[in-house]
Amino acid sequence: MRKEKVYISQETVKRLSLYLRNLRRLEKEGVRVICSDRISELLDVSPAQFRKDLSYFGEFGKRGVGYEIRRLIEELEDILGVNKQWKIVLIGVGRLGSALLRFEGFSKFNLKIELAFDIDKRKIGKVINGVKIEDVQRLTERVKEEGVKVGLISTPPQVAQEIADRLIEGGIKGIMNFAPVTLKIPEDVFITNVDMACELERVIFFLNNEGKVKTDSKLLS
Amino acid sequence: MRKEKVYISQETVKRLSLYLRNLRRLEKEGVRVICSDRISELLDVSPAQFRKDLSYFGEFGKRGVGYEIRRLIEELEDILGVNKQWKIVLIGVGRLGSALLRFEGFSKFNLKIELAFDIDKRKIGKVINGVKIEDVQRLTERVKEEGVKVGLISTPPQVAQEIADRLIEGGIKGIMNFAPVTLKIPEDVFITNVDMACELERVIFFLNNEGKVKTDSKLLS
DNA sequence: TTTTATTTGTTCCTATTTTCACAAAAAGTA
DNA sequence: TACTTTTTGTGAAAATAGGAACAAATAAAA
Ligand SMILES: NC(=O)c1ccc[n+]([C@@H]2O[C@H](COP(=O)([O-])OP(=O)(O)OC[C@H]3O[C@@H](n4cnc5c(N)ncnc54)[C@H](O)[C@@H]3O)[C@@H](O)[C@H]2O)c1
Ligand SMILES: NC(=O)c1ccc[n+]([C@@H]2O[C@H](COP(=O)([O-])OP(=O)(O)OC[C@H]3O[C@@H](n4cnc5c(N)ncnc54)[C@H](O)[C@@H]3O)[C@@H](O)[C@H]2O)c1
Repeated sequence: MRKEKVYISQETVKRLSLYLRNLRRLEKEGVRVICSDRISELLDVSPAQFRKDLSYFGEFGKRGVGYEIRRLIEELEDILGVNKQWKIVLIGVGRLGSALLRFEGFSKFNLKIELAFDIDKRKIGKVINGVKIEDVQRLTERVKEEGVKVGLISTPPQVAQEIADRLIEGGIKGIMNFAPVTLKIPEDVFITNVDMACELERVIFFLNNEGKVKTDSKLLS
Repeated sequence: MRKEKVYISQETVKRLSLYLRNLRRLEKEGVRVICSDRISELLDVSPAQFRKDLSYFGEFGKRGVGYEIRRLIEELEDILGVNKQWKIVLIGVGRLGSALLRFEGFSKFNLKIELAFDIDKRKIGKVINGVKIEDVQRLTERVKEEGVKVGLISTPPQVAQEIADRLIEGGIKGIMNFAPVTLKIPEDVFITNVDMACELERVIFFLNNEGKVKTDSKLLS
């Protein structure tokens, strides 16, 4: 039964996305039905966690049987919203940006980078993966025009705040930021920072404290 | 006073890394001393959180004054282990891998990719950013030889598990994985998954549930 | 039909994380 | 020196998240 008011944590959302990807993989392998115990073996998530994550949104399984994969994929796509088309804009077509632009992992599933901007005259006009790189000068205007709602920032950190401001002015409501800066954004805009340097330093921290570490996620100092 | 036995959460470690980066930036701007309230304005972390994170490792501030930035930078570098040299190996020099290889954000601070491997004959032998791309066939052997302890996996997901196994056989103790798969690794190896597709879907989830969203990290369904 | 096997959905409990709030410390001021 | 202001470090409280455990549901077996 659907709940009246439930707060979904960001950790849950991350896991939903993880479930979806792996269910798709399983379906491709010909699996039709799966139970939470099997999911748990595959991913690093407890069976109870899997069931609980889903329970926030409804009842998708059959007791004594498990989950019909096709059905669950569709439910998850609906929950996450990836069954709809979302226009994405990329700003900063440098080394990382052009990797993102060429990456099929997004576009495979309705998440397609449709606009790209850079400040570098040599890049403007070039077409990568079917997307023409435009002048960042026209960013706000073009974002409004196209009704884009999601932005990926892969510019140098120095200009990332300015880019974010202009995206938001253009109506962007969700940002994935790769620049190593903490951006100031209004409450109604969602941001996720992909911070590779932090991630790498986390690995280093673990190594540096080897022997003193207790579990996979804890350290004993 | 240093604690006998304290467990440090991964969230704390991420924040330590964030603090370090921003303290470096502040120092460059000429700031000498900072208090937790100012840090809190700059980053998206409460002053109490900042103080508590640091308190797990010692007392670095001065009451009524704040934290001497130089001192704190050095303490954090020591805590994270980034004051030591760490050899890093990259596997899969494709679009993402070559961006990583060329990225100065890591190498600036003792985190240097020193070995790179690929399976593609056209890439093997090429030099990027001073690093010669080697044949992945010799991966385990070379990792042992060089005593590398950290590995970045940016190969296609299909081969990521195999690469991880060979890295671990070679003595790797920390992995940053960019391939969208859940890798099976032994307890004593640390792994962090940089999962951009999940992150992007998290943004989409927020947009898809707009209006029903309560706070920056919670959703009302 | 009854019994046995599974496996979900959910409640309740436990553990972890964050925030609060304040004594203790430092430095300036009178 | 005594008083004021500021800000840390931290124990206690509040908020969150995770996990165990079990009734309810389903299907298969007897
Ligand atoms: N390369 C990596 O592997 C990597 C890893 C982690 C984080 N990052 C971060 O991602 C961002 C991009 O990194 P990169 O290595 O691709 O850098 P890059 O220099 O290769 O690319 C940056 C691009 O942004 C463009 N640009 C600069 N100012 C601009 C502006 N005002 N408007 C629009 N475009 C502008 C540049 O012309 C360039 O094409 C940086 O913030 C970096 O710290 C990169
Ligand atoms: N490009 C992106 O922006 C992006 C974003 C998110 C995730 N990823 C993930 O990162 C990984 C790399 O992506 P990419 O876009 O760079 O792909 P890519 O195809 O450009 O690069 C993959 C590289 O790995 C090499 N490779 C293949 N098999 C190998 C093996 N057995 N041993 C060593 N090297 C091998 C290939 O030769 C190639 O150079 C993928 O798993 C992808 O899903 C990429």
